[in-house]
Amino acid sequence: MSVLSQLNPRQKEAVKHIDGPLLVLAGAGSGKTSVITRKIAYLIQSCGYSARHIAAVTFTNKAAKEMKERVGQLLQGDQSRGLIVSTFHNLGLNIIRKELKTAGYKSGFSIFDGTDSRALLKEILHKNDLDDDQLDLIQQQVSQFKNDLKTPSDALSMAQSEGEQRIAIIYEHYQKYLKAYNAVDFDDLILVPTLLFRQHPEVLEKWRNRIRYLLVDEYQDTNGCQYELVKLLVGKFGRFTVVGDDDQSIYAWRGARPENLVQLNEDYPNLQVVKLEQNYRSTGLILKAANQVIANNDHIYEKALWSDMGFGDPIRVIKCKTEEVEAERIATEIIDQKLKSNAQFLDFAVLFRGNHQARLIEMKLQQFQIPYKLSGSTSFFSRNEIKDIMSYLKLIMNPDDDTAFLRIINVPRRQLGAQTLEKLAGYAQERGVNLLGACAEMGLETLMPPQAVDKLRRFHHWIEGLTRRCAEEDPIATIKEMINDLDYEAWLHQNSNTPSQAERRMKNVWYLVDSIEKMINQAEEKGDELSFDDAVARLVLRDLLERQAEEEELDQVQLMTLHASKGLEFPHVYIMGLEEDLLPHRNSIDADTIEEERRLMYVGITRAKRHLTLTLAGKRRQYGEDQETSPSRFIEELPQDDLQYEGFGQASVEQQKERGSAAIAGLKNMMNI
DNA sequence: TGACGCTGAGTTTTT
DNA sequence: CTCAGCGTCA
Repeated sequence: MSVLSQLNPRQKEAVKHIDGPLLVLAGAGSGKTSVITRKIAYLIQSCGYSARHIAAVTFTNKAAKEMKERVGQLLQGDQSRGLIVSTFHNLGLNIIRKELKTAGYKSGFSIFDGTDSRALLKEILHKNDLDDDQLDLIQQQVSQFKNDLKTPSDALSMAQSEGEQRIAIIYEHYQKYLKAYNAVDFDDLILVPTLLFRQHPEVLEKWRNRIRYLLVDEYQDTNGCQYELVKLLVGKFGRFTVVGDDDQSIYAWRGARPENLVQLNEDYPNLQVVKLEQNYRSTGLILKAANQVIANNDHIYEKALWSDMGFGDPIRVIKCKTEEVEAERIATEIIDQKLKSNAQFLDFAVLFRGNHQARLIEMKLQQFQIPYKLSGSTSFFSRNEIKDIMSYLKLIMNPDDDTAFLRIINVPRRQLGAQTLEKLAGYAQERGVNLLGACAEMGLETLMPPQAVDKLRRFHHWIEGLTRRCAEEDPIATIKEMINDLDYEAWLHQNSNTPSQAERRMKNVWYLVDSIEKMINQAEEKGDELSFDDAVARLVLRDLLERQAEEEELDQVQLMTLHASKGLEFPHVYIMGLEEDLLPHRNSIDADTIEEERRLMYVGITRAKRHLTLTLAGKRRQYGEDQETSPSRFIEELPQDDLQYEGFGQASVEQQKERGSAAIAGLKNMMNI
């Protein structure tokens, strides 16, 4: 059976266009993953491409994983050998790995996550006697510089004001420290390969020869640097397919540039554009609602989603007295719906704008004993125990990582005081060595008491031993032994509020170790080789296998932010808090970024397959006092004829019965417009 | 080093 | 209101 057989004409067109650059505008639920995966299969089976010359790039590990699975179903055995399906960051990481010397890094380099970067920036600010009250802004700026391919000297020469100059200088320091620590941050994973390709044509040539066809998913989410990397890789022939949807661009606030969709037209005049407009997910009314809301935004490429799945049930808009009633209503609705539609809990999703909104609904779900899963809560990696162990791993692989050194030198307690460490740091700087290395130097005796020197030496010796054993013997066994040696469990018990908390945290630690072990074993089974530091790097990139898979199996109501819902679908969707200042959010109204809020609404609506319910509260407790709310403007933008209003005042019963044009007038009346 | 109290913020966060 | 983060004090 051909890989083309189950595709609609537009999808086929997208798959078969292989000679030049292709942009696929894929509306929500239009089968874009099918197009990408089938195109990969098509390139291999019908166009003579070898799998190892194809790369598909996504933004999330989850998407990459799904894509790998689906490609695997289309190809037999070794047909997919060498195929690259990875996130942008993982691809960047691999490029840096392979071009380590040219890129100017030493092996075992560390990857700083957002928290690490933040901490480093903070330290730099403090060292320069600057306030850290604008830390977030500065971090954002630095990230922006990198996304725009600006080096510190670029930033410095472009600075228009003293403030900008100051940020540029901080950026310069920041880069210097990263380099000294033999570390890269998340942005560098894209930036470093991009600059490398620019500066070393021979390296670029090598990679162009390796990746001869490139596919990019969620293209509207690329930033400037990512686009540049794509452009460099595909060269002037433009053998690529990018898939995106400007209406689902909800990460502009984080540097994503949906304009990149337009830019393609200019950069590749022979760009072919294919629109996927048939939606296979939602009923007609849901789709109509989505279309009508998003029609209020400006569009470069017009697009009209349609569905042949029938009209379906009307969309309900329920106004509740308070946020508490709203949460309770959703909980009871779910129980009700579940019985009526014979659905499972996992068929329901409750979506909201801000994480804090989860609290109330969580409470109510607990009250009604409804199982739920809250996604996006405190990340596994922000847990202290994980950061501790990760720091040990980082230091073992990268002696230059002073940040890791400082994090763990006293965890657990090694009786090394602030004074000793300060002296050590001063000495290290003087001698131009890293902190770990400084521990072994002879000059220490003149600076500090012999007990302190002894402790530092022992630590150094111990880490060195671990490094050696990780390289020469079994790294997993070494790490397990290390954790026991540390008596980390005792430390956790000492530093936890309850024994059960300590146990939970220890379980996290073992989970981390197991993940690394599994990752290595899994790679081995597939015949790949995954070194220990590869595995650790992938952990930093949040490529944690199995974890989600296990949890998704459970029959739980899905609770998440609208942002987190992108790419998912559910038979029954509740979007709560449809109020001005919440959705759209106050800050977005002020910042005049309503269009992005509208896209967020659009994403939310298009998650629903069959039932969509929008709720709002008449009163909401904000900063300690009850505030009257007004319904979101997005409600007015919906097709009023298809809505079933409830709770909008005394006329609501009539309204429900005689839906139609009167509803608009009725609603507006009620809202005093 | 830990506990306590003050202050200020309070969207979204794929990697 | 509620919680994190910080500084102070014992």
